[in-house]
Amino acid sequence: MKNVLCNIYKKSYSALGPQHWWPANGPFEVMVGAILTQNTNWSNVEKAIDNLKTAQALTAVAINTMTVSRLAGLIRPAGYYNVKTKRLKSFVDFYIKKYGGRVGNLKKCKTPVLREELLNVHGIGPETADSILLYALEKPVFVIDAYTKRILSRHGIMDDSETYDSFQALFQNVLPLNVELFNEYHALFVRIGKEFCKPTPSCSGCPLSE
DNA sequence: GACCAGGCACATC
DNA sequence: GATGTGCATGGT
Repeated sequence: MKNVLCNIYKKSYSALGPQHWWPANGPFEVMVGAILTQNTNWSNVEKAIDNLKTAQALTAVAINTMTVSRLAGLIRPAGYYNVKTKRLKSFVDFYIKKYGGRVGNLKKCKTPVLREELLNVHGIGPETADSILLYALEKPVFVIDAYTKRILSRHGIMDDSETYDSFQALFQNVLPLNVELFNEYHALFVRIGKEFCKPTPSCSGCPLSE
């Protein structure tokens, strides 16, 4: 299995090169983006983040103190804005109360402990928690998403119906626990999923089918 | 107009 | 524990 996963990475990387993820500036912006991008195209998330920036509201304190209706209005382009308003509020409440709103305090925490805490925040599930851990806090956890599942299942490596944790274990049990590797690997999965491994199978031009 | 997009919580069986 | 449903905008 190690060779299979290594070959997928090598083929993807040599064909597409580094993806320079996460496409956001600074850890807090990454964490907000991780929530806003749930089941949503990134270009819509960018509009919402731009709105927050323009309103000088891309800080934990600003989001924490802002009214619900104002926040919802700003993040509207990201879709599900009522749901996501609640989720952002829950996250910053946790972030401020438990960690003083400081990224450094989050980083000091042991990864498995912090992951459990994040999962207990309303609106943060496994993918969002792991995106925060890897892309904002630089912890070596492998992020699984719809693209990852689709690519692996279409290549007969793992059944689509398997759980998030079993997909994650596949990578973490076999690959070195390396932040740069996990960062790049997941970013390449997203790129391949978007461009080649679409819901309606075509596979034409995909570096993995060469 | 249909389909899709870096999910998650909640209800129901 | 498995399965279904609501949430919503914007690009193709």
